Amino acid sequence: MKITKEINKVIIRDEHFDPCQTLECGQVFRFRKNSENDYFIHSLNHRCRIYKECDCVVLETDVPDYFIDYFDLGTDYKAIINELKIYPELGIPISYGLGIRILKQDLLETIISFIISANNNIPRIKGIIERLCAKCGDNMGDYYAFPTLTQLFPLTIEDFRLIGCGFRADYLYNTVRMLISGVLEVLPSQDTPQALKTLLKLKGVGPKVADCILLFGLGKTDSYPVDTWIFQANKSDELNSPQKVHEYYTQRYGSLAGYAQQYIFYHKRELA
DNA sequence: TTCCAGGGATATA
DNA sequence: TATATCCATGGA
Repeated sequence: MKITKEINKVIIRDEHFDPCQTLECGQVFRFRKNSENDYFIHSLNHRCRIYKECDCVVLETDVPDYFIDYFDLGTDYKAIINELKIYPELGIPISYGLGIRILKQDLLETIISFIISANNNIPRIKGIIERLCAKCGDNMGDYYAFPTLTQLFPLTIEDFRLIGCGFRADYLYNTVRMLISGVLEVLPSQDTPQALKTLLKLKGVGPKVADCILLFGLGKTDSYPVDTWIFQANKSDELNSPQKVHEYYTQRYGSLAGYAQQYIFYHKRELA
């Protein structure tokens, strides 16, 4: 990986960084496509344009260091792929998603976003999150920041309902109240099993949403979110439930489970 | 155990 | 074009 920093601009040369693949593998919702491999991304109160130019990726942003971390540019994906290649079932998925990276997203934003994602589709999830930002996030000029916990706290169940959260309104209202009591501070210091236990106590957070938060919000790459796509890809006569798929593949892939999940998810959706 | 709660997308008739 | 199903969680 070669990184060149200029003022308000970062240029990255790495075969394992493709904007489209990274954004379209189900891990993030606050992005908008301008054209092929050219996107705007919002994270917290930060913004970035990302696009491909020749064989480089260009980030245009006021906060280069934030997005260098956000895009996980310190991690060697070539080494990860070399390790995962010993699993024959990953050969094709990896070849489809060579440019995927796992984003390091803000914990609160990840928790709220993935509660909203439950039993939902991506266009609608994006709309709800946008309306939530507009409702109580800071006005940044031409976009709204993701709300802080303090900004979320005054919202009523009805407020969440009015922006289209549906039955998740109650979950969000309750979770905001549970988060106020210090959960956000304790989670990063917990190991994966502990953090999972903590997350499952939150309203609207079941096994799948918890795994997403572990992976995308806490960087726990030993978690393996099993959604409908992963289940379809992994199920067999023996592995006939999401629970069994989860147990088997977390064992199988260990600390690289999260990366494997992203390659499988992206490949499965590409075929669909 | 099964049903239901938003609603947008996708699959099927 | 109309209708059915899907999505992942928690409560009835």
